Amino acid sequence: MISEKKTGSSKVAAMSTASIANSIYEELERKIVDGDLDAGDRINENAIAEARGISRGPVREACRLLQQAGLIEFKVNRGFFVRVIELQDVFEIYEVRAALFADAGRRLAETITQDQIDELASLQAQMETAHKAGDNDAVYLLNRRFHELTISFVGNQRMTEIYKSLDKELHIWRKRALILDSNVSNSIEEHQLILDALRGGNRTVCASIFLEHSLAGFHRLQRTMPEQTAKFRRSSNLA
Amino acid sequence: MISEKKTGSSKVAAMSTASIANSIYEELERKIVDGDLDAGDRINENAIAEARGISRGPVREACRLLQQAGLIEFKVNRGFFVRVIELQDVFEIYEVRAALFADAGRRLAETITQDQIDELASLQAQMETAHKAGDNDAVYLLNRRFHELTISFVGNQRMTEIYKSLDKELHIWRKRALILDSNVSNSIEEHQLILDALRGGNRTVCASIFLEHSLAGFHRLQRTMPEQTAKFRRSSNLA
DNA sequence: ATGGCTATTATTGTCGACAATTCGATAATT
DNA sequence: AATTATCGAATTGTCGACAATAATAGCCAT
Repeated sequence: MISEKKTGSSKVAAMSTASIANSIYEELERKIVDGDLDAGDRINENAIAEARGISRGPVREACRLLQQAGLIEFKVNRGFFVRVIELQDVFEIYEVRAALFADAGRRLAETITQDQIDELASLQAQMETAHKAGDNDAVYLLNRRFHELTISFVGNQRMTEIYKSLDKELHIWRKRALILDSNVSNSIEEHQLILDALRGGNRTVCASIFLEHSLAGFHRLQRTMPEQTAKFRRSSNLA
Repeated sequence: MISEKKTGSSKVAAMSTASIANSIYEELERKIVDGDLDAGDRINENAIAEARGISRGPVREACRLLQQAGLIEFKVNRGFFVRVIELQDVFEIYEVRAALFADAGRRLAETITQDQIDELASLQAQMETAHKAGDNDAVYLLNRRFHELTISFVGNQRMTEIYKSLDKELHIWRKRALILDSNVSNSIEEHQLILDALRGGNRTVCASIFLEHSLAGFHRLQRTMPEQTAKFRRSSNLA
């Protein structure tokens, strides 16, 4: 019997979540999020398959997952392309993200525990350290973690997932636009306000502080590129 | 030349969005949403492929789309299964949906046009008619359209999409749980409040009215099955 | 040169086949 | 009788091949 166990060629495992499609999915997602693949790039099924010694089937399945996740686009008879995130998309994402974050604030006002606040405060301290050390990349990462952790404390998994997926798209765009939010000191100050508001425990105050902070990044963006964002301003009351 | 133009075998069209995978996707989605496929059911790739005279490749691609859309689950070496929506999911979805709807209300307070209000009022009138005629199914459908149309008026496509996808899941569940919200008259009254609030144009008022209405369905649900929802109540401040 | 037409190549769309795994039923063992 | 082992059928996982379509390069006439 023994059967050689040679799924594919050099495939040892594909064990955990398994199925080649899933690992290809994760790999491509990472490449897109990290910027190894640029917006608009075509996904060459053959190249990916051959490079890994597998066939195109699993690659296409992975692409369908990425398609529905919104990271790539599909054009009949043309293939899959890394999605181009327009400024309009960024605008919309900021809006939805802000709505969710504000709601998180309102709920957390009455449900957050001392341990959770401490955890956030710890992240905040790390951010201050990183900021003083001038490590903007670290600050950027810690900032994202602060938001994610905050919203995760609401205990609504769906809300967290949606928030994360929106943030992922925003991250890709920031990377592309080379806007890694240099104005980090504001962000740190605002986080302090968030912590204070959470300690206060007032729903309305929290909601409003959270909303304000969530929009602050967008406001800075507007200041950075006023000509592009101008046309959107009238169509909304974000600013 | 001429080339016969006979993609596949008896394939006439699949022309518009084309690609068999896409049409299978739509077909399965409809079946799941309509309840032709029950939660927990296994998706038999062979059966689907054979019934349509195609191969399993496109079927699997369609399943990957449905998987990422959250309508079906994937288990390695076991296949795809129609997702089972637990009460916990329902609870979470209501929460997120309410957050989005409340935000929509806040924004619409200052941006909605007279034409848009008229459109909503027209739907509202149809609902009243259907209600008087005792056509609860029609009321249910009109109710969903009322909400979708409302949120679409914000002009944020992403927000609309997310809302719709959440509502879709909720719809499946309602169908399964046979809770088609018999208490429709409340809903109609609340819509009147929404229209009034929109005409008033006050952000805070709109946000609060929208939030309240969005939670009303959940409150009714809680009354219907208090024992199941009780355990969730403490973990949140939805009620 | 250059603009359009044709041949060539690259890539996607779909298929059918086979290996690997799981599921179900029957038989064997305690 | 209950549990386990075993075999066979059903189903999934992946592959390689070929047809259809799009992209590219070469050619010709102007």
